[in-house]
Amino acid sequence: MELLNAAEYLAALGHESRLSIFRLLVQAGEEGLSAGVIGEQLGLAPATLSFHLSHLARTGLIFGRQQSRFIFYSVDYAVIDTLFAFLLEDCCQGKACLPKTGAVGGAKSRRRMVRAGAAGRPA
Amino acid sequence: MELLNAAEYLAALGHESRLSIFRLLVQAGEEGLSAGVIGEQLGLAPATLSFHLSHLARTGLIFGRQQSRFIFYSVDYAVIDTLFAFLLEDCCQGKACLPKTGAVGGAKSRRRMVRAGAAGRPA
DNA sequence: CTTATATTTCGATAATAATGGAAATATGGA
DNA sequence: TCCATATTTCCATTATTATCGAAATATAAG
Repeated sequence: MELLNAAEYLAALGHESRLSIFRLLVQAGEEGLSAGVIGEQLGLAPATLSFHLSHLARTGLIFGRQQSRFIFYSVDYAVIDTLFAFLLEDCCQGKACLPKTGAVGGAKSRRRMVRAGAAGRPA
Repeated sequence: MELLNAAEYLAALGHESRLSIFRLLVQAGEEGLSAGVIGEQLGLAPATLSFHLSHLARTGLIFGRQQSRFIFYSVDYAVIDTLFAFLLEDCCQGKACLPKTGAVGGAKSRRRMVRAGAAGRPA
């Protein structure tokens, strides 16, 4: 994954409506949801919804399949997986930085096992 | 994590320069990097760099600690961890959707074990 | 106290993104 | 064919974000 692709994915998700759409689709699974159902759930005007759906689809986070008069959108889980790995590539100098996700970014080197200084969070 | 917070984190990461900064800091670990070093690595004008650093810090993805004349920025790994979990909350209807990250979103219910239809990716 | 270095704030400008009404397109059913 | 439904495209408007020079602030060193 290239940096610019990753930034596009993140920017696509970094909007209230699109993130809501994405999460609905994550929960809907492979089957997906039709545009109409999504719009109904989120109360978005058709044009606005379509704008966000095509934004998400153009970047590659979701894809649609036509079925009769409806278009069912689903998330591409593989893209998310790759995105997560990219974000934490060579992370945390080999330490376990992510309790919930476990070993995520380990795709590459994990070099630079340097002793780190204090890093408490100030005001 | 609230939806709006998550959207802010993602929007913050959804910009070439900020994502570059974030990844530098991920790789730098707890010790972090000074603003100057970051700016040098990425070739950003001081004002631009500062704009992005405070954007990232304001949202909470990174934090700075002053040390002598320098300010060292580091990522807050816990926030990222929570963000990943939020993105995949109740994901994929119990299936293993994320090979690299393993069981990520499992914080909540994992209900709706519905049989899903085909979802091949069309043009 | 003066100078040098590190970083931020200010302010103006430029660029990009979001919104939604209205019209267009596509699909299926009567 | 004609109508209803689902979704998208077009277009204009509004809102938000990014950029960076110049000035301000902060910290340390001579």
